[in-house]
Amino acid sequence: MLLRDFEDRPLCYASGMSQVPDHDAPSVPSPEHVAELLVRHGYRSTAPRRAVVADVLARGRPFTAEEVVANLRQRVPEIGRATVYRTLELLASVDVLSRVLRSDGHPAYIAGTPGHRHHLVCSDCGAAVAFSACPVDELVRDLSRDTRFSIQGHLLEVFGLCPECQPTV
Amino acid sequence: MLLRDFEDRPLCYASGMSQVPDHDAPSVPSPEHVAELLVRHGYRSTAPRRAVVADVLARGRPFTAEEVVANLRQRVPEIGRATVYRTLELLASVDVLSRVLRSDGHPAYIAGTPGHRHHLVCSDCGAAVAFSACPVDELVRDLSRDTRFSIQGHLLEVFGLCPECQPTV
DNA sequence: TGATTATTGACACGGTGTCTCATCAAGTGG
DNA sequence: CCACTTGATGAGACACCGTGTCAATAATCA
Repeated sequence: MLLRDFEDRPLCYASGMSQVPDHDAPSVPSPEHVAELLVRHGYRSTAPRRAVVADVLARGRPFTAEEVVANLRQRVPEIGRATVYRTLELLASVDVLSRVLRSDGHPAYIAGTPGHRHHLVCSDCGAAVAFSACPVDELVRDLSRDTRFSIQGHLLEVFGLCPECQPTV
Repeated sequence: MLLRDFEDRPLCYASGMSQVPDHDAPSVPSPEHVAELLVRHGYRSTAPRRAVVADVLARGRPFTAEEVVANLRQRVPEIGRATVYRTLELLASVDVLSRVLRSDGHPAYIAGTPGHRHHLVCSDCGAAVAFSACPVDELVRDLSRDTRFSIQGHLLEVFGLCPECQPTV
């Protein structure tokens, strides 16, 4: 696959921030919008890709590539595993998905959080809340000054238990 | 293996912070100190473990378990892969190592940064600088209040190019 | 020294992601 | 509308990673 304008970038790029947590309702784009987005980036809109997009946009919490494969195989048995992996990577490259890490360290994707976002993920049920307040910028300035590193990006995930999963006292 | 006082904790726990970046020189303990530490925790001091400890303490940058296996096999061919993995996990549990993530998302270990630390890792050569300034605490308070999540921990890594790896202008 | 038991090493296993390659089909221009 | 070009697909093999099992071994202690 050719991934245009996308090469080995770190998991997250610091590209802007807002000062207050905003816990946005995930702004999930429509399947048609995603299809058009792909075409605009020079990719083709194919049946397998549309199937992956449809599956993925319906999800409100982090999911793994294998989960998508398993779920998709039930309706589209002939779809290839590699295709799903490639499409997910593709969707991440155009900001329809973002990569997150579960608290067990396993990589996953989540839909509908374009831009610079981090996630608060429930380590029990997997429910996720996106937030764009990123407290790292000032730290990055200090580090950059003190270490002479040229900072490229950062990775921040917060883990906890959502209200539903907390043990009732 | 029995891992005492260590069960499935997230990659990083927020357990304290200092306000200023301190870029500590890594305080690498001696092999003897680590051996004693293990005994104090109720583990046995064995030849394979000492070999892993010796190998690991000599490293100044993040390394993967497989790297340790490969390197160790040259001098101690009979050492088992599982033993290395178990020993690394063990050393992380007693805070001799900490887990970090490379910018490609691959998990690794780094020696000599006990306590609550994060790392600035060069995405080219892998050189790492530890820092204990953790700007996440305030964010965690806000998130906790606004989302009613009970926050358990967080993961923060910063990536960049170290001075040696930056393209000379 | 002998008993106890943690630890080891070999191996197999499952999961994950990548790669290859022949085939297919989306988009293009004629 | 058709043929062509080339990106995309799917099947399968493959490598890698981390874990689990289990009999054999060795560290500790009485």
